[in-house]
Amino acid sequence: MNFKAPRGTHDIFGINAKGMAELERRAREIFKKHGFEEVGTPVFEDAALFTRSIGDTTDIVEKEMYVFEDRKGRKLALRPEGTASLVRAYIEHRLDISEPSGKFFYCGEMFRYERPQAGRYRQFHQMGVEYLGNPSPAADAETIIIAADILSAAGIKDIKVHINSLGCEKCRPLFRKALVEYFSSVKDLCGDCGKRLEKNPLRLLDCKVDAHKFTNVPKMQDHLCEECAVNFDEVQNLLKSAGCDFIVDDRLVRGLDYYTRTVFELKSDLVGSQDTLAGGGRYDNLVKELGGQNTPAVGFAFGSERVMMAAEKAGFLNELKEPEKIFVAIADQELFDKAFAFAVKLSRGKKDISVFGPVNAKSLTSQLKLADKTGTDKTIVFAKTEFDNGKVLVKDMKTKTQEEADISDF
RNA sequence: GUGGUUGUAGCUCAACUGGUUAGAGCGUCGGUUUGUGGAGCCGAAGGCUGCGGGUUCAAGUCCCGUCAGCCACCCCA
Repeated sequence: MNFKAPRGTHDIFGINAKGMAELERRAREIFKKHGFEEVGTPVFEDAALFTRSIGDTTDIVEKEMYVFEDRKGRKLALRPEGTASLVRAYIEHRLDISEPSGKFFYCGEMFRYERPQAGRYRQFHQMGVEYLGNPSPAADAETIIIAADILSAAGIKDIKVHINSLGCEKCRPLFRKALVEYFSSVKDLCGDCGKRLEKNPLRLLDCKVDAHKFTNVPKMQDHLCEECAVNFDEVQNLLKSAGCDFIVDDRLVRGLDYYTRTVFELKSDLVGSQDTLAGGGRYDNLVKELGGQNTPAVGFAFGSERVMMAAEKAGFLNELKEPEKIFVAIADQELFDKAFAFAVKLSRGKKDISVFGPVNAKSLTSQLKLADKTGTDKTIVFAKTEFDNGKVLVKDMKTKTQEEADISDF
């Protein structure tokens, strides 16, 4: 008991591992139904990739990244999110040419040095999509709908979809200026807000300490330029027409600098304070910022552990289907080889089956006990008398009934 | 990074105001006669009480530190 998993990490096994696998399976299915292709990227990247994309004054970059130097002095970072890597790969391999759909998804572990708490870990998993090259509000709407569908597929009801528009490079600075002017006039801002005022005034909208002091706060909606306003309306219309409920939340901002226009979060009250299960938005300038063509894009990611927390409360783990479990037992030790060959053949054959055994055990009793404890559906017993006639005993563990069957039938 | 709270067996928890060899349930293992499982009965193993220091005749219990879990802030998925 000397070693423990490092702070904020955890081992996953048993029912939880099955649940995660099933969640990933369902998410992949939905991604593919919308025409997204899977892309795998490295767990670590040039650290500068993240500082440039996420923003060098964001919390993620300033204090949450695992940065290290390798033996040749390269400055690397464990990825804190997936978008930057995917965009890098997109540019590096000219995926705009070889994968013209521009639809990609990824799945993997992310790392952030934070104080662990419910729904927040130092190593966690995200799955997400990036839809590159499509400036249409339809891409925004489709992305949001996919996110909602996945949470729904995990059995989570009552998801609240919050959306907002952060405007573009033309109108956002004006809004920002209006905010700074407004907040500068508010007295006794809390310490955090003082910092936010300089770094990211948008964040003040979200302050829980000072919120009551803010009245008639400037709204982004009132500062959107014509194009952004039309765009945001269209996103809403498309969501409505697709039957996706949402809330326009003018206090919704995001912690990564690359977002433009539409941003969104999907929240659930089934979990604790870390209630954002999925989040994303449009990032029309990022590809160019990282050295690619001018490419509009939109994407989102969900945190697998968070989604699992909510899904578990919704009964997701209770509905998992297991393959039929077969246990191969021997009543006579001399039949071990025959039983072994039989078990191998069984597992190579019929699909959706889980074969266990044979096992070197003293008694048939102990084998049956083991079969029982491992949740076996059927135990196939190799016994000399029957085996000599080409038969085995098939025992249904649930009904406690047993019958003979020809070995050749399997 | 800040605050609160908790660390005793694989799990869930006991141990009065500090006081003998730290207990129970569940689980595990073995047995209950050798070719038939979930119950019952009998028995066994399993703990440097997170770690380190201090106070005391005596520390699981009090104090300090540290590490870790949980919860919240912050931030985000």
